[in-house]
Amino acid sequence: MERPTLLLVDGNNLLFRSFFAMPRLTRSDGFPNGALHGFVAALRKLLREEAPGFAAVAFDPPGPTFRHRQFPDYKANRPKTPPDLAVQLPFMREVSRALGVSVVEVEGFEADDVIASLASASAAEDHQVLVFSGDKDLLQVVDDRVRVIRPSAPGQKVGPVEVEAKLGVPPRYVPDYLGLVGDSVDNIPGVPGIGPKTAAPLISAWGDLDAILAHRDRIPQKRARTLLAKHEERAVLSRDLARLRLDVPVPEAGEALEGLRYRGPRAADARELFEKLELRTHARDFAPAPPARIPKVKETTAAGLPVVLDAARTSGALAVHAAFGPATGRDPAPLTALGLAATEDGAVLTRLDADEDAEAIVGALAPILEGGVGLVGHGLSGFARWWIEQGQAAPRVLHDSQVAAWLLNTTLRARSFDEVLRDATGLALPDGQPPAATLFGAAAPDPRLGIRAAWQFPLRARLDALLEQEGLAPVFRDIEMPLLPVLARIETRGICFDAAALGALGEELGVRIEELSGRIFALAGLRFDLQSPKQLAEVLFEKLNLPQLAKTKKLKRASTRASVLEDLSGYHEVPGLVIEYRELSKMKSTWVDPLPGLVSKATGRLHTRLHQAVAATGRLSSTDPNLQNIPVRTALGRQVRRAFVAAPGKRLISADYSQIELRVLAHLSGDPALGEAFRAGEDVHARTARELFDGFGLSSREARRRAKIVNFSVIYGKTPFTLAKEIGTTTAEAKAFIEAYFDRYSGVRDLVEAIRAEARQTGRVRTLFGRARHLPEIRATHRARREAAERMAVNAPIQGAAADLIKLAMVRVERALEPTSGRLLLQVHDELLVEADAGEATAVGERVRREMEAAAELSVPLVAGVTIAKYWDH
DNA sequence: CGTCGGTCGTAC
DNA sequence: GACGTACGACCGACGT
Repeated sequence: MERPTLLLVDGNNLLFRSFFAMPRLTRSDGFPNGALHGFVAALRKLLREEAPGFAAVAFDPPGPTFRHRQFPDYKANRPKTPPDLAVQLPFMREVSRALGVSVVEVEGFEADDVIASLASASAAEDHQVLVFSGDKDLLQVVDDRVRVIRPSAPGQKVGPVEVEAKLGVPPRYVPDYLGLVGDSVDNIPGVPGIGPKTAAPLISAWGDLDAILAHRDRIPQKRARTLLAKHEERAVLSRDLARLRLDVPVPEAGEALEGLRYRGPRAADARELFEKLELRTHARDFAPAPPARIPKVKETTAAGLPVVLDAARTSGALAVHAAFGPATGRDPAPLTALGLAATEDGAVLTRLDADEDAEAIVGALAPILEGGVGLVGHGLSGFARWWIEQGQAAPRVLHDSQVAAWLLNTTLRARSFDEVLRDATGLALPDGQPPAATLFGAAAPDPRLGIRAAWQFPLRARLDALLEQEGLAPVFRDIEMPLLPVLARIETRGICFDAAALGALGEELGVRIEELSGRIFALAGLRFDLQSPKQLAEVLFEKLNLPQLAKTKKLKRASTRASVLEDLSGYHEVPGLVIEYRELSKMKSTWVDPLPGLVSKATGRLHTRLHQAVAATGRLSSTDPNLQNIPVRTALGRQVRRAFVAAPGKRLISADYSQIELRVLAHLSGDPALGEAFRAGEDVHARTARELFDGFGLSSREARRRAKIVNFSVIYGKTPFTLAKEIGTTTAEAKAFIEAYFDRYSGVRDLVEAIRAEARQTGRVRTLFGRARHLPEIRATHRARREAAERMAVNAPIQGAAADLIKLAMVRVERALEPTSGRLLLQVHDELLVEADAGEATAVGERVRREMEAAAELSVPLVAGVTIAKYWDH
């Protein structure tokens, strides 16, 4: 296999050169842009001609470098940067990134040192290296793998032979050579009076500077002998200045230099940036590529669909963009228009005004979707749900670009098609408002629906390539795409909800809330808005003079959160009553009052929406209503939960993974003690309690409670400070617990360290299944931010792997239950809720358990517990 | 009147 | 400064 080329560009050197080489060009507002123009031209030419697989531009850091510290006079009399150039400097980085080239800059080291270090590090990957720089000292890194291109002679690549021809010494003696001869450009003094003609023969004869100095008495040239004696110190200093560091850590490079992989320019960014800078010729070159040809969009009725559908049958893929009317909150939004395409060249658009239109479209589409044609689209769950609501089988999904884009960067939540398209391909849709309704009827459908459908194809190609490059293709193909129709079915099925049972509870809560607020006002001596933390704080801390135990995070006001109120309950009766008031009003306003209104008139059930492209770790999320945070902890909370019921004649089956995150932790860490606990079927919290608290004189119940908290602390990266607060001890003791934990489970300590190191090196972490999370702040200088990123780094592979596992389980369960009466209704992170005929519930429960436990084979068993009831209760 | 940030609380 | 991932009710400041 051909060795990939690594291109390393000395950014400052190139920009300076460009500044002096170019005429003075300016933007229309007078802002000078000539240096940037030259910089972009040179960089693009290099990228085009050398077609590197990896590339980086190195920049000098703004502050002093180790040379300034070692040699106080270093670059002391360098002339000031001309102002016209200085204003262009800040754009170098943006411009490089837009061209798809990584930017590297390391505090305390010059670009030269960074380049030398990267060139040296690349030996392990066996890259061909091209260094673009006019600096002489970089010639020292040349070898049979590393060559230098000088901007003054771009056609010629300087290898070892050329270095020797030019300087008369081989590359490894370049520092010694410069130590003698000096380099005015770089402010290296050298030995005055010794030039190339003297230096080269000396080096050829004796070797490096140390050897020359050691033998200086035997040097035949008298003049050189006296000069060396006189300026020995200066020669050594100059040599040291010229010697480049090879050990500069470059975190951006990542493992195996993967961070420097060159994937071509970011066309959309480049166009936008170059237009802003008025580098017009460059901006033009990044105009959208040929597929920007606007596809023909033909409006048609269902009768006109076969042309597109025949093409889709041939290609196996149908792109769909759906438009929905206004949602009512409780019933699904009506489908109003559909854009369909089988290629990027054209699309059809059809509108739906009446139920007959829907029927006709279903009639036309059903044969091909049942025939195995897969869907391509953006946010396909909307269409998939509509399709299933029409009584059809769940469609096959090939590619959802919203999910793909999220996988590529999970910190950007579900984004619109237009945004993703622009980002990934540089294409932009024509402007336009969707046509408004007229006197003569409903609005004509927006023709861009068709354009979007057609452009799904180039977008899909681009995103597939990116997913492949980023190692995300397996997660996308094997987990997310098979899951999508499962989620659409869950949303469509809904869950039976006993609104009547909550009606009475709502009234009772209303009465008790009134009572509580009355008592609180009487005790406080005034009426105020109990829902306002601000007013409550005034009452508690000014009127009643209770101690302020904690402040709020942002506004630094006295906090009134429950844990604070609990601590205050010994001082006064009010805080305890407020806690109770809060619990009751939370239940009433969040669940008891709103949920009944969300029951669908059409189905009599509650239909949540499950979002696949939101949570940064890969979890699902739920809205409208959120069914993933229905109360369970308190007795009152469980009353709310009991309103979720099985349909008549059916049962609800709840299947929970047991300790899934700790099992993932055991697997990832390979820790023997933790693994053994799970393999032996032990109670892992009890085990940790024994390991940590034996001899502390705690009751076993209390020891287990604390051990459980410690176990979870690890997953969340908890600090001694917060752990101490939660278990009610000193920070020092909490720290001791964490240390004891890491001593007992040393594999976990190693894992945590390894994850942090991976995050620092590559800027991202991955789950077992390859799902990635980027952590741009992992190298932040702001300590709190960096530490937050570190906690996310440790948590994401664990929480994310658990998400992967249950997603896999969902796909399996959906398939395994098909021949039974069992139907998947909901996922709550480690729990699946299933409904089945009462008579079959036990068997279905077993099937669900089997599929969940078989989702993957880890080094510890996956265990799921099953409960069956008429209510959603455990 | 809507938007948005802040606080609080629910789940896993 | 200090516990990871979500969603959402509510207040209150701000802008239209």
